[in-house]
Amino acid sequence: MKEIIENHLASAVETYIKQQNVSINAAPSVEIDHTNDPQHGDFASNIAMILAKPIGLPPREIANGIIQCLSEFPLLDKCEIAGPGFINFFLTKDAYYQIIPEILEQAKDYGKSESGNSKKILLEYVSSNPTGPIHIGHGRGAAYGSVLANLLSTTGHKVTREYYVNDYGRQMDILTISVWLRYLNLQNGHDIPFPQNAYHGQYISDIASAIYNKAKSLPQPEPGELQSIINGHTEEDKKLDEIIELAKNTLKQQYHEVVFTHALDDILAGIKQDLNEFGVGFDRWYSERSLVDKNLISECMDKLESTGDIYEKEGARWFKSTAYGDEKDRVVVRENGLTTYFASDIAYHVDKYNRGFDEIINIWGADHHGYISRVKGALKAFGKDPAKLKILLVQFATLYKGDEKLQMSTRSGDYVTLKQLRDEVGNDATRFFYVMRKAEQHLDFDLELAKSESNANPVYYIQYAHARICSVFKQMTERNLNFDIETGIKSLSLLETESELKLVKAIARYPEVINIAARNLEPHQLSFYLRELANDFHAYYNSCQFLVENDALRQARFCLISATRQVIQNGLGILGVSAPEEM
RNA sequence: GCCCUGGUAGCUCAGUGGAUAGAGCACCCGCCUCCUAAGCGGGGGGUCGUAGGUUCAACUCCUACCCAGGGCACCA
Repeated sequence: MKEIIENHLASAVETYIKQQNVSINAAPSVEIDHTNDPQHGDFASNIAMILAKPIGLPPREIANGIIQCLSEFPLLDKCEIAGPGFINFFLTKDAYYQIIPEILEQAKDYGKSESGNSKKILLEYVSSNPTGPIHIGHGRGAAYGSVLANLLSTTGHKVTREYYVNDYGRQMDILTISVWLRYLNLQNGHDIPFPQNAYHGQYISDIASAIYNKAKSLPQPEPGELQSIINGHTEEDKKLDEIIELAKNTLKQQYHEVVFTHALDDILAGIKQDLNEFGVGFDRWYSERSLVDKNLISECMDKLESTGDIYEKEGARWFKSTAYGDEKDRVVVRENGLTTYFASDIAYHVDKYNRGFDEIINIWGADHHGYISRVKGALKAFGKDPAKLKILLVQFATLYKGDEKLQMSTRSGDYVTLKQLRDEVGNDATRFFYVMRKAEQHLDFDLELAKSESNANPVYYIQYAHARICSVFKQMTERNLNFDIETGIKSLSLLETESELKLVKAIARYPEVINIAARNLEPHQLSFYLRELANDFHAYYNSCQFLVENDALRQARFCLISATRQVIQNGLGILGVSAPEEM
């Protein structure tokens, strides 16, 4: 509809300009917009105001001239000049009611489009370290990414969802010793010293007991060895380094591997299950270790060495990222010979590019923003186009319990897990809450409020609209009436109350909302839309009775609410929120 | 100091350069002999952080400044 009007308007503008006999350098793009106020019609164009200057006439006069040139076409009721020179288009009711049979016929496909042109997109999200369970801080990225994936698929993109598993490096060593030290408690029958910066969560002890139940006699350090390490340093990181050494020397590779693998597998399985239950899925779990095993990191480093992008300083190897727009150079190989996380990230991103995607999207926590320029810099060094990589920063969710701000730290074991949150407020409310506001906005998640007032959450408001429609259908069956779509569609012109018109306009807008939300990568647009749609329905519900005697009118109304139900289902489906039949 | 993100109603937040800046919560007033009141209708409430600039038109774009949160590792 929008395009039809735009085309008519464009040709009218063309005719008008010829009539005026003026030459305009750049032909202005003729566009129309939805209006916010029904008094301004359904669509409005600002073209007259844009032309005012080049033509040299008052906007209202130009608007009038354009309207004279506009050919009539069906479904257009009238157009008016308003305000400073807007041209407002008013559609006939039939123009809107046309959408109802379309929705009923397309059903689940209503709102889908091919605007993505099968573009291949790699979407990486969550990627939290496998050193502990998913907590509330990760939940937002999870919900946001999964809705984004749905939005992009719905609009005709080919999306690959990926989770980057940091199963390599120092953090894994710390995880391993954390488990090992807890294991030693069980072996010795009493608590042994535990460094402050190791992982403190209960799950560490649980993994340790699981290992202990299978193998009770892993090698032990000499008595007092641990204590002397812990007493020997004031710096926490030095303590960890020495314990890591001790663990490797004591357990040897064979048993070290046992503890490590057990810990990683256990935690990763938990993460997968958690996300799965939360409705967050992945097509691929990409292991950082696999980069090492396939020598991709060293290949990348060699390449950078050969192009002279790496130099030595203070015993370490540095990538010259300042040459590619970063504010300082970055270490890729440490003095101790180990590669840094950044080195892995270079290899990972180069591999992403080599896998042939049209667009690569990373969803990162806001604390990672400092990495953007160095990763893009590295890609430039490899001759890759950094514009293909879009990095979306999701601001952290700060958790409050009443007025008290809760800290989120995997190390200290001081956090609320995603599972706890889901158990308390439910999957639907949790998902909806996370994507309710735009990603760049800080999110204050008040646990008390979410728990105590979960009924005030808009998700229930939307679900309630769906449940009400289902309930009405149930009542219809109980009264031995049936839903006759054909009669209903023939009778749509009987729908003429204000609330009906408002509702049909709302459901007609849905495909456009999906497109905008996908294009701007803004799931919250859909949340807001669904709330408005539910409002329009509830208003309708209160102002009109659906189960009326008049068969034609009843069937028409059922067509409208059936279409509405479909749109709510489709929209909630994209958000990953259920559409219950009763509440 | 540098970088990122916010600053819009009492609170939490929407707002593709357009017309009188909008929701929810909270507050006040109405609405169930009728399809679920987890609902509907009405009302009060605003110098859109501040100051300039661009534009026919700025909450929206640009610059500077103020305030808040986050980030600036041979950690991941």
